[in-house]
Amino acid sequence: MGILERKQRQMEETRNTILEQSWQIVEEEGWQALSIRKIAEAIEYSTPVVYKHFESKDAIIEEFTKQGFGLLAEKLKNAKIQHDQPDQQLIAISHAYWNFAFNHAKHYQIMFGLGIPTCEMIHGIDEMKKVNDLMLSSIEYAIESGKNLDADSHLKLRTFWSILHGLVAIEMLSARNCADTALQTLDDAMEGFIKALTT
Amino acid sequence: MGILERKQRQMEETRNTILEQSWQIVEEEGWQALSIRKIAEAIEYSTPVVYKHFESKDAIIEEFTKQGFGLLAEKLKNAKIQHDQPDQQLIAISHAYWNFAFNHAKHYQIMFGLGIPTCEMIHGIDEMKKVNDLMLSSIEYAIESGKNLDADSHLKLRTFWSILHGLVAIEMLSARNCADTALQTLDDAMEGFIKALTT
DNA sequence: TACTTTTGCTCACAGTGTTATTTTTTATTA
DNA sequence: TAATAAAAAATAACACTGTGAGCAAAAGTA
Repeated sequence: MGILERKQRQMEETRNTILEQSWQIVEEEGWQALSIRKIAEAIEYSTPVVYKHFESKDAIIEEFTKQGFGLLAEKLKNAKIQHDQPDQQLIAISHAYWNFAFNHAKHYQIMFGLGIPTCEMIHGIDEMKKVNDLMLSSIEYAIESGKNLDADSHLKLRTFWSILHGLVAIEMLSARNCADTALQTLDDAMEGFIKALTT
Repeated sequence: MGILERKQRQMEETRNTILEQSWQIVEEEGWQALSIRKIAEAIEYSTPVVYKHFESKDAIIEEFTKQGFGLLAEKLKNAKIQHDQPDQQLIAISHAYWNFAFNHAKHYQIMFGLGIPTCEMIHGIDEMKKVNDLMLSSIEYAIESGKNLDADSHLKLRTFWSILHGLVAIEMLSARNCADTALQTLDDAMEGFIKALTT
């Protein structure tokens, strides 16, 4: 009675095909272009068949999210175990993280729900420049007043903005409204930033 | 011949109504729920009328993006001018930024294309914990090896992750593939972080 | 071969952004 | 004021989307 096993196998096979074809669509046309109908066409089945394997479109995307985090964990681990010293480990991890984000940009995008909507338009918005200038002048002022006069203000601006956005994004995504620890994190990060900025 | 002026005025009026009603929909039901048809119903006109005022749905969203950055600039400025010292300015700016992000979460979300797709599901993914643990152990190791033994490793973990994600997100959104400065920013931020972690 | 189960398909519903066509309203001229 | 030209708005349609109900065909079982 290998008949059940065969069915199981076929089931898993089409499941994998769905995932593979979905990924191909995403890689070629982006997340917006991923649709059940397109998947169905790619696997050469009708649309309801897709629902036999995945409860919804979101379930498919969730699968990729898991894949992404799994892959990230792997990359970080590989980077980490090549160093003994903790600071070197952290730097290696940060580089591995960075590389993952851009080598697997499509994965990273769903993992953190990023850049789907208005990716091009953010560039070239006048109002953004105001924010930039505002931050920049304070940073330049801080550099002048400190002991690290060689610091690159534009570099520091990017760092400043990144830290802020990173905190906000992570906090919003984790969605556990624990305002206390969040603000603590903010001040902690700021302390480190300002210290590095002025000494 | 005030007839043209009146038309101009009416044009602007409905344009504002579109923006107002759109915003109400977004506030009440989120960005996903914003549709041209819903807007049309809200302003009590047919759908093509909306296209007389905005070229596309994206154009409407872009309007809110501009609004958002304008408002952010205002808030940051107000925070800044209340302090003379640069480090205090930066902290005030960071707090103002933080408050803006959460007091105007809907604005912030489109400004940085955040959280639209899979906001709830990110919580509770097993693979994510692996990444967490990996980073955490290195951070704990660094704290042990350093001089700042009282550092909160979980707090530092959040900071670490936030810095990384912030850098990536900002880099991806700005989309100017200037890999050199980006990596510089990364190392700069890491240097500051590690310094604060161990001293 | 006859029956049952499973599998996959067609069709439909309720949406979406966007646009061509037609109708209605408004303004201008005779 | 009535006829005509122009502008405005509505209807309807196109090409999509996710999702689900109901039916036909194939596969397995007796």
